Formats: sequence, C-alpha cells, structure tokens
Amino acid sequence: MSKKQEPGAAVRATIRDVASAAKTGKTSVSRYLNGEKDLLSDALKERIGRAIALLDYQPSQMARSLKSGQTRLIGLIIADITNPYSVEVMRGVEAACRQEGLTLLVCNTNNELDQEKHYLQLLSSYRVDGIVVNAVGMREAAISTLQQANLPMVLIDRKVANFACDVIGLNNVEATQMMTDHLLQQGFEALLFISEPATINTRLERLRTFLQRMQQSPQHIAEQCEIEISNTEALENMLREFIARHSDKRKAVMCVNGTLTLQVARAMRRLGIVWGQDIGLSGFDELAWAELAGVGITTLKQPTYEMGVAALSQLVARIQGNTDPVKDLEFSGELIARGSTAAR
Amino acid sequence: MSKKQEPGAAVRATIRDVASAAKTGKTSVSRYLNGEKDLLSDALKERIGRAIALLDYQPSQMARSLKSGQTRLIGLIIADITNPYSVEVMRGVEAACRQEGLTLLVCNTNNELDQEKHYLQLLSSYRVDGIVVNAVGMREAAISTLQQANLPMVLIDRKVANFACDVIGLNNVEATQMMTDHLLQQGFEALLFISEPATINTRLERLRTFLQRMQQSPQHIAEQCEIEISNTEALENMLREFIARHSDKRKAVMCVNGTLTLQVARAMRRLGIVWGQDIGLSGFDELAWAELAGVGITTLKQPTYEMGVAALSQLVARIQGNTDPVKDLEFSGELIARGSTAAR
DNA sequence: CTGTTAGCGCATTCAC
DNA sequence: GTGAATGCGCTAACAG
Repeated sequence: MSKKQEPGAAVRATIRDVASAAKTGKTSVSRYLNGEKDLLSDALKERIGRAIALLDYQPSQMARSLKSGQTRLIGLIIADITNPYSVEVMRGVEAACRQEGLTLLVCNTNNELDQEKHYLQLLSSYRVDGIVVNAVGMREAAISTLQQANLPMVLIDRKVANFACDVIGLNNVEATQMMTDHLLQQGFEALLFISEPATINTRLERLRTFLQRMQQSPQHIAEQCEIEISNTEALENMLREFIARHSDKRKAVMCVNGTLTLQVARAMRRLGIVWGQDIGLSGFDELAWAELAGVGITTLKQPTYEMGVAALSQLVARIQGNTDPVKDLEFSGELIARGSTAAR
Repeated sequence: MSKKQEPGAAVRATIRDVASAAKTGKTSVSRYLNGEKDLLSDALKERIGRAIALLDYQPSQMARSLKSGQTRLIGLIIADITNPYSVEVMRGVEAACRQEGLTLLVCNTNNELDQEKHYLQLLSSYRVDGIVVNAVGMREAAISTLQQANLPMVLIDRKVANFACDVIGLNNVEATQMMTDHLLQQGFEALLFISEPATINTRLERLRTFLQRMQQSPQHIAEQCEIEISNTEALENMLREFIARHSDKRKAVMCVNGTLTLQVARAMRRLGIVWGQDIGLSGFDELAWAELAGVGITTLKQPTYEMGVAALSQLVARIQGNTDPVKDLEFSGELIARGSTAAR
C-alpha cells in the first residue's frame, strides 16, 4: 500500500508532510500559518517556508473549518440569475463581502423550489456563516426548509410568509404610486398592469397599490392581467385585446418587472404596436438598453447595488449576534421617464 | 463548561447526539444516512429516523468531505457576471451539473486578477472536484496560480498562455469571417473593428481574422481601435472621427463582444448617429434586446448553453481520470442579420 | 445486524 | 521556542 494514486487526483501535501520535510512538528507549521507572530525562530520559519513552497502545500479549509466551526463564507441564493436585477444586487453583496473579508458563494435556483431547497441544505451543511436569499416564492414548501436551517439569513426582494426574517427590498407602495401617477399625469386614460402569476409579495404589493391608486381616479380605467412569461401567444392576444377594448382612449401598460418588460416590448414589436405612439410602456427595474429601444422605455430604477450592500451589512450584524427585532428595510426607487410614456 | 452558546450560533446536533438519542452507536446512524440498504433492523431505523427529525440533525459536509476526500462540488469562476454571455454559459454548466448530481458554486471575479486568484485558491482549498474557469486575462500573474492548483480544470472562452488545459470556445476564425463577409456583402466599404484593450486571445483571434479577411479585399477599408469600455468620451470621439474620415463611403462597425455593442449603440444614440442608416452596426454575442434597438442590431450568436454543457462534460471526463491530450473544443456561431446591417 | 475503533487534516491546550 | 497529544464530525474496517 504505497502512495498509489488515482490517475487524475493529485497528491495533496498535508501539514504532516510539511512538518517532516521541515524536520519539525505539525504545531510549528500550524503556527507559521496562523499565529505566526514571533513564536518561531528564524531558522525554523525559514525551513518551514521552504518546505511549504517545495511541496506546494495548501491547508485544507475543510479540516480547518471543521476545527474552528467558522468558515467566513457567505451564501447567496438567487432565484433567477438571468435577471439583471439579481446580478446587480449580487454585485453589491459581493463588494460588501470583500470589504468584510468574507467570501461569497453564489447559487442559482432557476426559480425552482427543489433547487432552492437543495442549495439551502448544502450551504447549511457546509456551515456557511450566513445566507442571503432571493426566494423563489412564498409557498409553504420552502418555509419549512428555511426555518429548519437556523442560521443567519436575510431575504432580498421577496418575503416568505410566516417566516420572521430581515428583508431588504423596494418601497413598493411608493414606487408604484410614482409610476401610476406618472402615467396619469402624462395623460394616459386606460392602464394595464401586467404581471406573472407567481405568488410573491412583491407582485402583490405592486398590484394592490396600483389598484388602490386607480380607485382615486375613477374616471380612468384600471385593468390587470397575469401571463406566463414564456407564453408569447397569450401575451400578444392580451395586448391586442386591451388596445381594441379602448380604441378611443390613450392607453399604457405597466410591467411588474424587467424581464416582463422585455417580453412585452418584443410582443409589441411583433404586433407592430409602437410604444410612445400607439401605447405607453413602462416597467419596474431599470434596463441597460432602455434608452435604445425605440423612443426609450420608462422604467423604475431600484438602487440594486445599495440594496445588496445593505443586505450583507444586516446579515453581518445578525452573524455577530445582533438580536434586534426583524427589520424590513425598504429602499426608494427612482422613476426614469423616457419616450415611451411621453405626453401627447 | 456546560452547553454555553454564542448568541447567534445555534447548537448543531452531531451524529453522536443522534446516536445517543436513538440509543445506538454512531455507525448505525452513519449507515442510515449512507449505505442504508437493509443492514438495519426496522426497529433501529425507526428510532434513528425519529432522533434525526427530533434533533433536526444535518450531517456536516465538512466532516464528511474531510473523510472522503470527495465533495461532488464544482466551482465556476466567471470574469464578469454582468455579461449575459457568461450567464448563459453558467446556465448550461448548471444544468449539466444537476444531471451529474454535482453542485455548482459560482464565483465572480469582476475582471480582477486578485479575485481570480482568491477564488481559485479558495475552491482548491475546499477541495472541489473540478473548476470551470472563464479567465480574466492571459497575463502571467494568473498562470502560476492556475498551475499551482493542480486539480481538474476547463477553460471557457479565454485561453491562458503556457497553460495546458482544455478550452471550450467559439470558432473565432469562422465566426469573424462570417461577420466580415456579411458586412462586405451588404455593401459596406469601410469597416471598423472595435475592441477593449484586454489581452485575451478571443479578442486577438477575432481581430487577426478580421484583418486577414480584409486584406483579401484591398478595395475596402479596414480599421481597428481599442477603447476602455467606461471611457464614453473616447468612444464618441472615435465614432465621430471614423465617420468623418469616410464621409463618402458606406461604413460599418463590428464590436468584439456584447458589452461593447451596448456601449457603442448608446454612444451612437447620444451622437444622433442612426444605425442601419448612417452606419452599419454589428457585434459578437447575441443580445436579448437586439431586435428592439431601432431597426435591430446584427449579432453573432454563440451556442452559449451548449458550450456550458460541453465544458462540464469535459471536466467530468478529466475528473474521472481521462488523460487524453488537451482539447480545444470550438463551437460554431450563428449570424443573426438585422436591420442595422441592411443593404442599401 | 450492531457497536468499537481508528483516522481524515488541522488548531490547540499543555508539557518539555 | 517547540512538539506530543487531543478532538472537531464523520466514515469504514473490524470485530462481536
């Protein structure tokens, strides 16, 4: 039973190898790596340093974490990495992690509950110090798993029912009012709120606020619909019908998020409907290409980066033992008006 | 010294706790979790199952991996998560991982060499089974680190000089020829190749092919320039001058990647230059909004998802001990012609 | 069928 | 200053 090795698996030097190569004990090597200080004689330090370089030794974080119980790792679970919104938030979290000397591990759940559960489980079992979660939904199935893993956690954008946890998100009421008021001010008379069927609080809050606001202007028409984002046909029909229904009025649509805005714009393009002319178009989430699409698309920009930073900051506080009551951190959005909602 | 606990850190039950709660030994619990099979009596299985549920026990992957030396973890290092191209590749890698029962950990280096080194080190020290890398650059600094970590690795898109490693990428020669030929066929007479200064092979190959192809049509003008993506002013000047220089000719630009195409389009918009009319516009990488930007932007679409799948597939082969000579897997791109390069 | 034992690689008392 | 011994949580031989 000599040092037989698998074809691909290289031999990893251990602390023991280094110790014997440096003709010393494991303790000194460990000290060299951590405490270091001045507890070692120069001669020993020299020998150990050479041995490490020679063997290309890398301490095993596995073993190290097992011993210490600390990983300095943060998990970020994202529902849809395809969404630029999420990516921007991630960048904020990442920058903040670096600041704190933490390392970020990102997991994409692809909007699937199974995956969310899997990653939650995984990160927990690897004993990350904390998790930032952009939850898939607020259905019950996820909740149990989330509660089960009782480690510091912060939610982003989407809340989870019956789960007490800090949440970082947009001030949806304020934002939706801004957007609705903007459309009304620009002279639109019939408004359509388009959303996906997902049962997330973000969608519900925006929709509710929209409807409430519209009730204050009974002379205007408020409609809403839910469509599967991938069902292009349904989307097209919906737009066509909305326009036909209000042929004599100035119409506008409001999309609940950026991904949807993209699909709606595409559908309009296919149908030959021109935003800013035939119809008003606006949506939540800023889009990098918003100004390039025809006369430009009006968006509601979220301070995504700052939100990411705030999420990590709150998480770190929890990790450090902060036990204040659960907080709901709401950020203000910014309306960026473009040609798609220009007044007549 | 009783069970004193830190404020935030919850007590995690260990296998020993479960064993004693179930009035049995650790081995049986371990068996229950792994081998399971039918080595356990029903009564014992019952007891253990209850104990696990009661204590909310979750085995520590740390300890488990330490013992087995296997993590079933794959690391993905991405240079710029902001780039939709990377995200699409990630989705392919992810799907393939799921297929193989592997778990993907994503790290974003933000195009910083330091971060790349850090993550490489980290993933290696956590003994992931393999790494898929979208390298920051091909400068020497990175190479040493890459070589140091001698664990299965596959490169995506960008090669690293002097580092023998499988690479999955686009067939840049073919793709560039397609794009160049397309522009010439559409009647453009002066072509400008715009790229970022980064020293990555992808850029160089595309540029080289472009210049070579243009040499075969001496009657046409070929120019090239490098600009910092964040330097909007330089970009605008460059465009203005190119247009002024060839006022009597049909002109077109070719952007080396999608991020750049976005910036170029923005700059044109600011300058009042209309693509498809004043100038031709095309770029590598498909863009979700390409058809929405004015008359549409011509792009060269890469089979990103498939590339991600292929990358993981090759990595798995290496992990399983495949020692074939290093491969260069090149995928064919697809030219998607849109209004921005329409013939007169 | 089930429990005891011995490490995986490392950090850490505690002696020398 | 330095090193031997112990245990983190878990798996796998090896006995009963």
